[in-house]
Amino acid sequence: MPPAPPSTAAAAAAAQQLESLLPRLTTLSHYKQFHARLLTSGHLCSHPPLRARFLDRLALSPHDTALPYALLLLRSLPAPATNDLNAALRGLAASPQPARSLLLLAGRLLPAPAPPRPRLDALSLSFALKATARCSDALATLQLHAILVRLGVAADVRLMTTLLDSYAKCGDLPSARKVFDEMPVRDVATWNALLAGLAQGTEPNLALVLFHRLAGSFREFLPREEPNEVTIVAALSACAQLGALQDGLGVHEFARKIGAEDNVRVCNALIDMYSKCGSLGRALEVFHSIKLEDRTLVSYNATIQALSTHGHGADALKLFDEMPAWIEPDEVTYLAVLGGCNHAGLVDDGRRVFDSMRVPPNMKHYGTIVDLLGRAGRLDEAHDMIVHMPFPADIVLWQTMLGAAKMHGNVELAELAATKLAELGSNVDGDYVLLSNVYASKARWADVGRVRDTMRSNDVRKVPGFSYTEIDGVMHKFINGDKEHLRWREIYRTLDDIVSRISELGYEPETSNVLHDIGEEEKQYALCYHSEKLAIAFGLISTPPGETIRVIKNLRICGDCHVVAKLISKVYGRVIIIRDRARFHRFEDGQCSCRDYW
DNA sequence: CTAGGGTTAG
Repeated sequence: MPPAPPSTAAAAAAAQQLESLLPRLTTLSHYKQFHARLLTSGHLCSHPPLRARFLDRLALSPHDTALPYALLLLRSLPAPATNDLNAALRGLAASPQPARSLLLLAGRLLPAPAPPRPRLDALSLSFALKATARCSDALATLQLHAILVRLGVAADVRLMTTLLDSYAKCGDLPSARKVFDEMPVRDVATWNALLAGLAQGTEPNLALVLFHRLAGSFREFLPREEPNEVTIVAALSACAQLGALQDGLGVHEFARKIGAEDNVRVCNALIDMYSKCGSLGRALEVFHSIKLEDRTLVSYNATIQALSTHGHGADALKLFDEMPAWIEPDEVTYLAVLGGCNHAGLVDDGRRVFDSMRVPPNMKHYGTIVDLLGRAGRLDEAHDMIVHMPFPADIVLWQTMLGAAKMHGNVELAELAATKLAELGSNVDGDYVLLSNVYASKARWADVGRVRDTMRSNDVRKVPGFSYTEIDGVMHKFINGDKEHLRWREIYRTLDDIVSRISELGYEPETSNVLHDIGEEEKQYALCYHSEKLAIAFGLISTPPGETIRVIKNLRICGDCHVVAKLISKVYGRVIIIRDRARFHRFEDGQCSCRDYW
């Protein structure tokens, strides 16, 4: 039996003293010593709040064995309190296996018959909702929603905001929206959760509408609903995704207005927004405006990424090397640097960075290095990478390998990649087109026909290509060959004009990127009205001469459009900036910033 | 007093 505390006053003092030690526990040994003192002093049973705070810290501490230790302790308690359970729920929700906190919530990790399970409160559900958000489990979120209503805690603003956030992170935006609409009381965090959910989900445009409502009349909102720096970051994220520079500039202005422009996280979001809107210069300006000691890992990552996607690989490497010693590069840093080397054709630098990585490479790192080696023609080295990876290659990696094999006309590797892709269940048109083109380049027409037959029988998924461009703050969207735009006749006439003028410089349509199952003329038609060409043509007729044309495309730019954009930049004296799926291309005077290597 | 919303990624 542990000795009972001598008197209540003395016990309270002792508890106070222990309490003050809590924030200073770091090593696992500290936690064990603290546990021992809780036991010998009797506080483990006599002072539940102290015990729960100890469990909370233990369950969140970064040591591998800390969380199992906390769970063991929880299970050994004769009468666990709600807060003991909550500490463990919180730790599990933040762990690499968040779903385990749902098991605990359901009582599955507690001893079976006795002791009595503690009752749940709003906090228990809050942690569980964090877990369902992290594993994108919309159904579990719904179940927790039901439990929360039954518990009678549905009026809790914080909990409902967490619920809203969880629905949004699980991709269920309608439910998130419904929670928002039904909340009688909201505050700025509620708005921010919805805004961020829309911005990072499928509705960045709606996010901006919401932001403008908040920002436009923000003095009329209740003080607790006034937009803050988190609102700004979420709105910037929407602008970045859309490539909406005018909106982004407006949000930046609003940040100045509410005095949030010096906030590091706002600056980080600004760097990303300016970069993705095609303004590397403004992105770098923001980065340099952050005081050296205020810069975070994300500041560096976002800026290195900006330099990389804009094709400035050497500068990305330089910034990487200049990172202060107290900031450790993480997997995102390496991905950005490797991407920079890839886009700039710095093969040996990329290989060197990859080999010197201080974190274990993941699938995306392998994807980048395979792309880098593959483009450079070092196909066997790229294939070796895949073979010696510590995990099996995924679809994107084999698509990368297939692209490299096509580029260098390697039939064996192309067939291998295509086989793997079929095994992994990929069924997109691009894969077939690449394989077919490898065969076509070797005049293996029977194989070309076989690929085409497979396509027919497999009901191939075609990813529609689209592009858009912002004119006076309004987005104009184009799909391949569409005539939806009000001014489509002018646009097509302009394209005819373009083709005839650049033909004088020797332009011929490069049709090898179109599948060989249609006639030559049709191929030319399919190419001629690619969405990025429509967007550029519209840019030409709706902006004054000499103004930069900015286009955003959802897929990678095709070889023919790349040639055409270069020629337009020369003939029409325009700078054209195209953001494609992977990077930026800046066309000026007949040249592209990617130096035709992408 | 222990709870909610945020930026970087092939």
